[in-house]
Amino acid sequence: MTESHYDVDLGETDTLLSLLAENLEELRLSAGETLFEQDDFDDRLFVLDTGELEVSVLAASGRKLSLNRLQPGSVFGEIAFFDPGRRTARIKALVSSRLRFARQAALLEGMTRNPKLASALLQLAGRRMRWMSRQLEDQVFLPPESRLAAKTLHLSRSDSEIAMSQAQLADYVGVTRELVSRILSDWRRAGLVELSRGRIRVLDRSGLMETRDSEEV
Amino acid sequence: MTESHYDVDLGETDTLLSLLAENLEELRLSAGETLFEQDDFDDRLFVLDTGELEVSVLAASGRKLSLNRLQPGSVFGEIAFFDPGRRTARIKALVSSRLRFARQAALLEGMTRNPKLASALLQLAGRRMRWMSRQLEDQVFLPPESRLAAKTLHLSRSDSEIAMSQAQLADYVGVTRELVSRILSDWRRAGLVELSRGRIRVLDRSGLMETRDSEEV
DNA sequence: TACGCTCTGTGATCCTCTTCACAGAATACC
DNA sequence: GGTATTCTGTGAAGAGGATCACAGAGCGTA
Repeated sequence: MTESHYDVDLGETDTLLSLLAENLEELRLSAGETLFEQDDFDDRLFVLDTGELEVSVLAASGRKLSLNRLQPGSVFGEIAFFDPGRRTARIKALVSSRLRFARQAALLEGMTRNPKLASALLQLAGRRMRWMSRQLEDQVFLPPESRLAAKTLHLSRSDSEIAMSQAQLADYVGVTRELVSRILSDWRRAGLVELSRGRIRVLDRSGLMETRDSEEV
Repeated sequence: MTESHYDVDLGETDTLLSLLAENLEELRLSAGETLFEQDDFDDRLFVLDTGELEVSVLAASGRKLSLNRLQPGSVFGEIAFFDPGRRTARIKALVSSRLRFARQAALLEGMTRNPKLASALLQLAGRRMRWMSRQLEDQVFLPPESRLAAKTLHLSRSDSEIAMSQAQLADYVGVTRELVSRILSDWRRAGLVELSRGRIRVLDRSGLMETRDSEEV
């Protein structure tokens, strides 16, 4: 199984961005600031220009599942934009970030003038659904070690070093901090990664891919 | 937590259907027939007119997760329609069924003529994403008994009797047949359901709702 | 430099679900 | 009607994570 099968590409948004451009307003977030909470009412569609954002969902119990880290160029917030209602996730700035956004009314109007915008948005929706579908499959079918391998590979796709505590990583995988620690220690002993406080350096990507694929339940 | 919070409504498709109507071709499936397999290439968008279909995803190991049973009026197949590529799930007819479908090219053309069609499709996408988001949350945050309660309530929403073996139900919840059997037996002893071979009759919906909500991890 | 906080590693125990096994009941089919 | 098949219920054993507990290491900061 190739890596691209796992990394659904949400980055080819140039066409979409140029189509959106005229409808966008600007916005800045400082590090740690929350853009919106799960269950907020808000129908804006966003584009991240600079910085990094975290997408997460929260259980009533307070438990948190981190879904993704958004990089510049990402378009997000489609669910409540396409189907007005509550937000299904929380978006929080990991660092100071600059974004732009469009309101629903503006875009509906833009779509009537330019049908290409509509089909670009539909394709965006299709890609996001593919990505969500894979998240669900992974969560159901992959054991914790494979999920951890998948997330580690994903998070290190642009840089072999991941700046994240093991506790944060555990929130991505949906397991306890202790289990992440044990698995990472095994990987360190196997020469797959190098560990230090708050950092994981990936040494052997293909080894991790094997780990990810070899243990399907 | 209300039940409607759980049952994302995908049924309000009258507007969409009337907009689609002119672009549709007909199709029939006999009981047990597969419309398409996961990973097939196919870019059609479907509407179910009569019958019942099962949506499921399969792991490489052969394990299966059932996602939904589609009822007449349901529109489905959006992912590969909006973002051409492989199917993310398998669709199989549970009984003899009649459906209609549109090809991507036909609809893109239809959208340029009628912008309302585009926004109806976007809303459909938004609703489907909401539904997927909830599936993922439930899978991660709810323990097996709560998930079973949620699925049982969902499957019995139009008829208090569910015609399904415990093994099939287990495929919906993502646990073993034995665990489903044990939980259902507990529920029977508590007066929540009535059990017979291949059937589950729900006696106490609010009791099941409590079960669903009371055990979040 | 000393103190305090956060992060990491790991043992021990508990708990839940899976796996395996099997028996009895219901249904389908000769 | 009798036999085979499928479904259900349940016990017993096993595995894999969660939880609890704690110690040491790294880092910020007073």
